[in-house]
Order: sequence, then C-alpha cells, then structure tokens
Amino acid sequence: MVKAMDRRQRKTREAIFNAFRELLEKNRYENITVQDIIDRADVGRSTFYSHFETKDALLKAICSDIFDHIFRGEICEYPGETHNLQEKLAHILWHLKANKKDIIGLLGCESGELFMSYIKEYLSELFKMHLKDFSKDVPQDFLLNHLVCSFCATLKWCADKKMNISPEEIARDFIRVVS
Amino acid sequence: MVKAMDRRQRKTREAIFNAFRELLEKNRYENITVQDIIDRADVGRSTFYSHFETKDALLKAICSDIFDHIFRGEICEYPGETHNLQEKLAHILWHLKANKKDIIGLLGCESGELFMSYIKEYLSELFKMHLKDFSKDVPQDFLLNHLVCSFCATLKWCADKKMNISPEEIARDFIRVVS
DNA sequence: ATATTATTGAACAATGTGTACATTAACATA
DNA sequence: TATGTTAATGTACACATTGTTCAATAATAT
Repeated sequence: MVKAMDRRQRKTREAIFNAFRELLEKNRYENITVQDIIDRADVGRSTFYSHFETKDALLKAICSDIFDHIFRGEICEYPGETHNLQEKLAHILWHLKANKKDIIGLLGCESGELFMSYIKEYLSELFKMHLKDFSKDVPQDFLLNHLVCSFCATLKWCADKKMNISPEEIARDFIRVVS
Repeated sequence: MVKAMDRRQRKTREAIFNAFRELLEKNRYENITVQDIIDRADVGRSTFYSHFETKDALLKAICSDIFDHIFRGEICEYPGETHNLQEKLAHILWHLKANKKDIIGLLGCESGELFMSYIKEYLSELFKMHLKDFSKDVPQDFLLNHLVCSFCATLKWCADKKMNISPEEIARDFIRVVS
C-alpha cells in the first residue's frame, strides 16, 4: 500500500545519504554542517529541508536504515545455523564486518551514540533470552546492563580496529570473559 | 612559584564554572551556548573569552579540575585501608558518590564522554596492575578493554541511578561478573 | 499533452561565535 | 593615600549556520 517514491525523490535521498556517510568517515557528526552535506550531495538547501526536518532527523533516518539492513535484512545470510549465544554474537559481528564501510563511520567516532542505542536495544533482547546461561549471583538488571554495555564496548573496539577481526574469536573471547 | 590569582579572576572563573555545572544538570553539553553560560554567570562576553578560548576549553578545564579533586585529592580520605581490586573499585565509587552533584551532571548525559575519558585512563592503569587476578584465556588487550569499558558502564549506570547505590555492593557485583 | 510534484536558487530573519577596543573598576604596592 | 597594573565591561562588528519562504523551472506520471 506504500506508494513508490518518485525517482527524483529517491535520487535526492540517496545523494544526501551518500554524502552524509562519506562525510561521517572523516568528520565527527557535530562538525558536519547542512551546508557540507548539500554541497557534497549537490542538492539545493530547500530540497534538503523538504526531505529532513533537521540534521538530527537525517542521522536518525540513516541509522534506522542501516540497522534494518544489517539486523533484519541480511542477518539470515550467515553461513550455518545459529543456536547458542556465542554463535549469535559471532553472527552479529560477521554482519557488521560485512558492512564495515558503513559501520566504521557510524561506530568509530562519537557520532555513534545514536546508532549504538539501536544496537543496544537489540542486544538487550538477545541477552535477556540467555540470562539463564549466566549463573552469577548478582541482580539481573545489573548483569544485563553489564553484558549489553561490554559487548557494545567490544563492537567499538572492533570498529577501531577497522573490523579486521575474526568474529568467531571475538565472540569466543567475550563469552570466556563473562562466563 | 605559581602566582596567586587575582581575586577578580578567581571569582569570575568560579562564576563561570558554577554556571556551567548548573546548566549541565539540565541540558546536554551541545545545547548549552556561551550566551547561556555568561547570562547565568553574569559576566561579560569578552570576559568569558579572556578566560577560555572556547566552550570546549571550558569543558576540558572543568573536567580536569573535578578529576583532580576526586581522584588525586580526597581519594585518601576513604575510611579504612585499601588493598585488593574490589576494595579499590568500591573506593572509587565511594568518592564519586560523595561528589554526586558534580558527577551526575558530567556522567549522566552524553556530555560525559570527555570526563569519562579521564576516568578511563585512570582505570586502565588500575586494571593493568591487577590483570594477573583474572586467569582468563583471552588476549590481554581485549581483557583490559573489557574491564575498563564495563566498569565505566557501571559508573554510568550508577550515575543514572543518581548515585543512590552501595559502593561496596556494586564493586562486589562487578568483580563477581568478571571473575 | 497536461496536470502534478520535486527541485532550484535566492533572499530572509534569527541565532550563535569569536574579536576588538575604549572605558571603568578593582587590585597590589610603596 | 596615591599610583601603576590588571581585569571586567559593554558595545559593536564580521562571520557562519540554521531553517523558512516563494516564485520559476524541470521531471514525472497518467
């Protein structure tokens, strides 16, 4: 029922997205101006604002786009079945690595807070399902926060290493540390 | 050999610091303008800029001030001796709690990145000294990153809970999770 | 071929940044 | 108390960024 986008709209949106991502590779979000974006995307100022209310709205749109792409779309293409938590974490790392170009830009710098919050929500659900795997004598909410945040730290760590990592090894190391 | 500050300078600096901290309690760093600061501090625009080159410089100055105050100054006033890692972590939490007014403002929101980086450096040294306590079969740099980041997550967690926590319990829970 | 819709560029007000400078007030010292 | 030094003030300024408006133009769908 969703009407297809006008080709012009699609092209403009693409151009803005691409310009923004390219700028994110070299600059922090706060230092990128709307002017920078429309210059690189080569679109008019009014065009930008007819697509996005603010720069924040653009960031939000791009985060949810990429998140959907990685976590809901291609995530089923991981080779082999996924059963336990360790494999699921490797699974996530594998997909982030496959999309490293986008990920490094969004996680590598501090601009990554928003995107990270998407991932955190996802991880929170994931770890909640596996809380029984950790027989630690600590409050559950404390444990959950610990797992989510420390795996996020691992993701950032991998992004800083330009995703030149082995998903399986990282996932195994993570599980070893928290088990 | 350091010449004492002119009383006017001290007063101005204090006023700016206080205004900034108060604003940080309710607003995110990025949304606070120099105008807001000088309005609340009730000092002239040029006065502000004769003290600090930019808003970033002010944040940096305030972070290192508070860090020095907490981690180098009062940290010896903790009741009882500190020996093992768990006690040291409780120690840190205890002091952060004692300075909760400053801490919540600086850690509670995303503005906390800079201040957190000070703490991270400190924690990195601390955990490095205790790496032998963790006999985990994972690379040392991975383990160190994990410990530092997950304890920072715990600090943020405590700040979000307005520091209404028991330092001893939190430190114990943390050690249980990573041991 | 035509009606619709997106894009454009230019102009605009509003807000914020950082600097310059002459004037005034507070300070230290003798 | 008188004097030279230093800090604070306010005003004004150039500049950058944001977000809006609008009429003219181009691409699109039918």
